[in-house]
Amino acid sequence: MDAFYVSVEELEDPSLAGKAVIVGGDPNSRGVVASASYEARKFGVRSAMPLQQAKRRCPHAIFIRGHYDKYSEYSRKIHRIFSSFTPVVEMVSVDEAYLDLTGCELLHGPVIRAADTLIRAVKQATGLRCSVGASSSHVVSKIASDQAKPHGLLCVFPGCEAAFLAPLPVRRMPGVGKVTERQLQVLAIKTIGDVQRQSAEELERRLGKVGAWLYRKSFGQDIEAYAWREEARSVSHETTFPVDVTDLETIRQSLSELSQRLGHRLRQHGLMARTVGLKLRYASFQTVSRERTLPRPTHFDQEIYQAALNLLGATYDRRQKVRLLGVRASNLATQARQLSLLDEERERKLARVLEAADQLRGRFGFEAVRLAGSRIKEKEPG
DNA sequence: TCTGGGGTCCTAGGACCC
DNA sequence: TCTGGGGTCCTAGGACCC
Repeated sequence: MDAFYVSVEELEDPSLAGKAVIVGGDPNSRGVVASASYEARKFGVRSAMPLQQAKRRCPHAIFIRGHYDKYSEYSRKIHRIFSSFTPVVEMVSVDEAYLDLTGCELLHGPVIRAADTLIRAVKQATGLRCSVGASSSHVVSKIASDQAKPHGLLCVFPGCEAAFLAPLPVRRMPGVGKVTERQLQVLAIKTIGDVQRQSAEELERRLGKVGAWLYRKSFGQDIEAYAWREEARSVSHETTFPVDVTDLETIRQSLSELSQRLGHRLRQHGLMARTVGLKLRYASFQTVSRERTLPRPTHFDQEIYQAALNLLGATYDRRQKVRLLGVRASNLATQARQLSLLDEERERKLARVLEAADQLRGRFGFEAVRLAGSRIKEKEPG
């Protein structure tokens, strides 16, 4: 999607159309730009830029806090449209997806026509603009769609992938950030074409997995579907204070609130966490994290808070001011049912029942007791 | 310039087990 | 006293993405 958050805001408030709009929050707060309109980008405003800096570059911009529920709502809408085109849709974020159109020619015609139809369908159904990159590879399609923005379509035909990528700076490759870019620069690698000319072994030796991965992708070799993981690996909440704090009571209160939000989300998703983590960012921006694996998984606010508090006690250097505080749950296990207060009572009863059962088994053998509905292996006939 | 909040994956060392 | 090979799990930090 093109300037997704800003475009949704424009739909909700048409008077914003064509203006410099920045989603992220109060320009005097310690936030960053989440999305900037093309008008604002003319002034050098980019996403992830501190809002204060954006304000200096574009003083007349309209700053909006952002309505993330709305964005999710529109995200579900576009997902439905994508799914009506092909069953194979890999939604990679709220505003980005890969569609596998293999075998869809009878339905949609050649790829260019299909992509054109898609762009129009999205516009018609939601009022939002998107861009499409079409090719045989994930990376190539992604970069092509970047190239096509805004509201464009770029098709790279089979066999042209490597040549399309070659002149581009390595930084354009998704997965190559500031650090990797610098490491590559040391090796005199500036463009994706430079990567193509390296030996795969040498690249892997110097950059590890990233090197091997980069080499293959530089030719656009990544046709296989992305591994789709349904369950989350971790859940977290964090907050940056408006001003750095040292007051322990403020920190504890904030930690308690974060723990409650975390517990709530775990229960909502029917998850239990075995590991609880704490994240501290000091005024110096130095960031430390600590985590502990609990004897048993939990989704209770109190237990999460207690664990986080213990970590805080063992970690916090009181000479420093705290900028950010975060709580994280990982090592997640799905839980068949959610525990209400009633369920807790039931669980206690169940525990007593199981204890009694174990005692009976001790006296009369394992098969003396079994759970209703469970099936213990039948004896062999004869 | 003064750096959000939500995630994923990788690396590397150490504990522990067989 | 000097010394294995394989495996898993835990922890801390960091790169990267949207």
